[in-house]
Formats: sequence, C-alpha cells, structure tokens
Amino acid sequence: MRVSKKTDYALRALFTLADHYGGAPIPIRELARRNDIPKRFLEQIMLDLKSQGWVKSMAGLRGGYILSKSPSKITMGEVVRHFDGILAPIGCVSVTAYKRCSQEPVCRFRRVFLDARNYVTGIMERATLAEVAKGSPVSKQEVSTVFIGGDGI
Amino acid sequence: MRVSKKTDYALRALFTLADHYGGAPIPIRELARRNDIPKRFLEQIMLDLKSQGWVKSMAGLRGGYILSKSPSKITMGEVVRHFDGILAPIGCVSVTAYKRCSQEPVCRFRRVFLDARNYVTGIMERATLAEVAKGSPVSKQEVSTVFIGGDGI
DNA sequence: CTTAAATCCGACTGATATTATCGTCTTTTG
DNA sequence: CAAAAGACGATAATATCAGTCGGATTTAAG
Repeated sequence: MRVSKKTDYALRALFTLADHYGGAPIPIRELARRNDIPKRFLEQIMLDLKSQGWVKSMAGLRGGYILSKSPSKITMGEVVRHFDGILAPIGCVSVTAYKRCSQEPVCRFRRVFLDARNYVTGIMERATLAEVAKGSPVSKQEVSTVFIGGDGI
Repeated sequence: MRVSKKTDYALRALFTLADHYGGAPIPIRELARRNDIPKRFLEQIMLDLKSQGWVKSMAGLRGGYILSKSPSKITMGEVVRHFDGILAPIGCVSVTAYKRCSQEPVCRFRRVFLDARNYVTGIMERATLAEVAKGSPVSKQEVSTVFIGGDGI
C-alpha cells in the first residue's frame, strides 16, 4: 500500500467532517485551511468523495460539506482503495485488484507479500472514522509510541 | 509499501541465485528466461544489485552472476527499500525516509499507518532469502487481532 | 433582484517515476 | 581469434502525481 497525497488529503477532510458530524456544513475553504490542503485540489477531491456517497454538499452561501453517513460506516480502507486502487503491495496478492503473474505457481516470496497484505487490509477495513477518531486501539501490541523523525511529537 | 516491477524482478533473480548458491554463475539470459523478465531490463537491475554488494559477476564465456553473500544475509526488506525507497505506506511514519508533515501533531489517523508500517517492516526485515526460500514462517501468527469496529473480525 | 459565497465541471500542465530499449564497448575463455 | 558474457550511457514511451485554471451554476441574505 502506498498512500498518495490525494488519499492523505481526503482522509484529513473526512476526519474533520467526522468531528462535526450532525453540525453545520463546512466549506472547502475552511477544510483546506484547517488541514493545510491546496483549495483548488481539495475541490476535486471533495467531488470525488461526493460521487462515492461519503459526503453531501450544499451549494450557495452558507453551503459546504457534511458526511452523508455515520463516521462508523466509513473505513480508511475504502478511502485508500478508492484513491490508490489497491491495499496490497503488489497485484498478485490483491483481492480487489488482482493481477495475474506468470510466476505465481513457482514464486517463492509471494506468501510474504500476502502476509503483509492480510495484516494491512485487516486493520484498514476495521479502521472506521469513528473508531479511529475516538482513539480506539488498532492492534493488540500498539506500542505506546514510536518516535520517528528526530524530535518526536 | 508499493512493490515496483523492478523490485519484483530483482527478487525473482535473487531467489534464483539463492537456489544455486555455491554453484556456477548464472548468465542474465538464463535468469531472464527462467523468471520471465525482459533481458535488457534485467541487465540494469543486476548492475544495481552488484553495486549494492548483493551479487558478484563474472564476465566472459561461462560468466554470469552469483550471490556475493549467504542467502541468510540478504533480506527482502533491504531490496524493497533499495528499489522503492520506502517500506512505510506514507512518509510521516517512515523511519528510513521520514518526511515531516504539517498535520503530524494533530493527525487522527497517523497511528493506523504507523501500525501497518510496524508490522510490514517487521516481516520484511525478518524475511531473508534463505528463510523465505525454505518456506519458514515469517509472520508472528497474530490472528486474534483487535476489533476496531463493533462487529469483530 | 442583485450580489457574494459557495459548489460544479472539464481541461490542462509540469514534474517525476516507471518500464523498459538500444548501441557500443570491454572482458573472458575455449 | 571468435563467441559469449557483462558494462555503460543514452534515449524513449507511457503513466502517475500533484496540482492549476477558467468559468458556469446554485443558493441565501440584504
């Protein structure tokens, strides 16, 4: 799985909308500002999210976007799959975007990628906006924190 | 982690060489034929593998390639990292190719990708050519994962 | 009924990565 | 010396990424 900027931005926007679920619509300008996303780019993304039925829009003054279903009904896996096409690291172990490989019958390492795929799709498909926003654990051994990038968080 | 064709081809060639570790050198033509890889493309890849110290070459008649170290000393993780640059799904959770993100202090979903990264790098770094070729298990059998959503597994 | 704020739509672009291909040169050994 | 092999540098077609742009439409408030 590789997560593109587009997916990243889509998730940022969706989590913001999840925080305000039930409230007034939030305009793109505000979503862009709060999540540090190029506004014109986010426009495209929001239209895409709308066509997938994850958000609803209201045009005009005081318009904007809201989630069109409960945050517990949208998973990170769906979103990544929609924008990046695949959760698996390689086509031969993908369920939803399987691509045949001539070496499959004799491949030595396919099972390793399959293992990775199984774990990743597992957590991604269970990662609903609601549960993730709440901070519910995602895996058994979620270590307290791993500091990456020098100065931690 | 996304696995490119180049990485895929490199792994195919390496596993073939691992099978013949200690034996005579195998020419590119043969590696290409056996693994269904464009020969001219594989040339490039083998040079790259050589510059990384994973294989050695012998020019001339009866020449070809051999592994330059034991199959137990080369991991799939190293190979993927070399060719694709990153094992993590996104820069903000990468250790070896960390990229700062403006939203990191407030990001809701980073931890989910971090979890995926931790699992994937774990198995990839344990996946030596030797162990994988042998068929040894590489995962940690963490079947009873955590339930994020309400409906369990 | 005008206007400002918002979404909607399609085209376009520049940069980079991917997946190779090609021509030529050098090295080795039977 | 000839055949087979690797070494090296250049080129190229295509795809993907990450936006940008211009303008049209919708809506609520004044």
